[in-house]
Amino acid sequence: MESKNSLESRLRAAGRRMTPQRKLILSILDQTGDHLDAEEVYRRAKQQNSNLNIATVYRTLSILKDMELIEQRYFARDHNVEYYESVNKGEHYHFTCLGCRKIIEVETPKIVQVQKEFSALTGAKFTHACVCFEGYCANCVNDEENLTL
Amino acid sequence: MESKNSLESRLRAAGRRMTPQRKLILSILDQTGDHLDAEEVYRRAKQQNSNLNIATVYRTLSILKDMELIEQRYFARDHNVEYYESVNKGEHYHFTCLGCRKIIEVETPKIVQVQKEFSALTGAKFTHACVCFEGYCANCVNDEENLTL
DNA sequence: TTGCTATTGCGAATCAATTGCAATAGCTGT
DNA sequence: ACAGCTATTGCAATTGATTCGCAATAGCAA
Repeated sequence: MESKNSLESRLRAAGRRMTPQRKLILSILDQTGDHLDAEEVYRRAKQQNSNLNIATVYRTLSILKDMELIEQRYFARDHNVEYYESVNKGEHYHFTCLGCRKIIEVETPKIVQVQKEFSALTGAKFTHACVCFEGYCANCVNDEENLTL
Repeated sequence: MESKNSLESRLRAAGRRMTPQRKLILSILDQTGDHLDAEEVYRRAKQQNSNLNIATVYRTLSILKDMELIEQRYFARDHNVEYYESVNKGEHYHFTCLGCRKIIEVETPKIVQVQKEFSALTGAKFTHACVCFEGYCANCVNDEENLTL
């Protein structure tokens, strides 16, 4: 967890300024364990600063992503919305339940192994992997089987 | 490779009709080894039938996806465009080079292993995995290192 | 050939995300 | 504390991929 001061100085080092809007958005991202999209961040932030504009949220998320403080994620197959989560979690991937929309985190070294093997084989260098799994969680499997009968 | 007749009958079985537009779009998807998005399918098809509309391309791609004749894919980190490829290839994943935009296919059993392990552990059932890798291919690694210096 | 209805072309609508711009407000140096 | 530079904001308009409504058209089964 970053202290506010070090975060502020990181912003400054990047020639940026600490504004109330950014403080607010940062605090929301810091407090939540969820994966939020821009709309949801906006909705929560707006309750505390009714003047906030959604463009500011998008711009702030983009900056935080550039600074590698948050990670952009996609969930579900037809992923057309970007979600964000704090980076200070270990390497992990996501499973989205199509029944209850719950997101379960998947931890495995195998994805990184794939990258290493492929690099060794081809000489390529990885910068990013987007992995999203989809299906039905244990609770929803039965419901889904009933549906498809 | 499906024969045209069996494809036509599969369409009919689904209560659909074979139209010149669909024939055209199917032939383009059949001939190419590339991964095409709707715009590119449209561009290529339009050369042969200048009356074709892009909405028809989107609708046809959607039908083919529902019939599981083609697979929807995303490439690159900020994937906001859907690409399609024929399904009659083995299980594989994609690496996109950020330098030359080349797409390299990655074959590995490890992704499926991750799914199996997670299923065994949690009881979840997978329906789909979206995996896209990104980085620099062997040819572009050096250029990229020069850029970031 | 007829009739039913799936399909098409067209334009308008969506929806998440981005951008241009003038007004505002951090921050640095004095 | 102040002044000045410029990063940032709010707002409205725009983008870009994709979808949708609808009237006209055209497959296809009888």
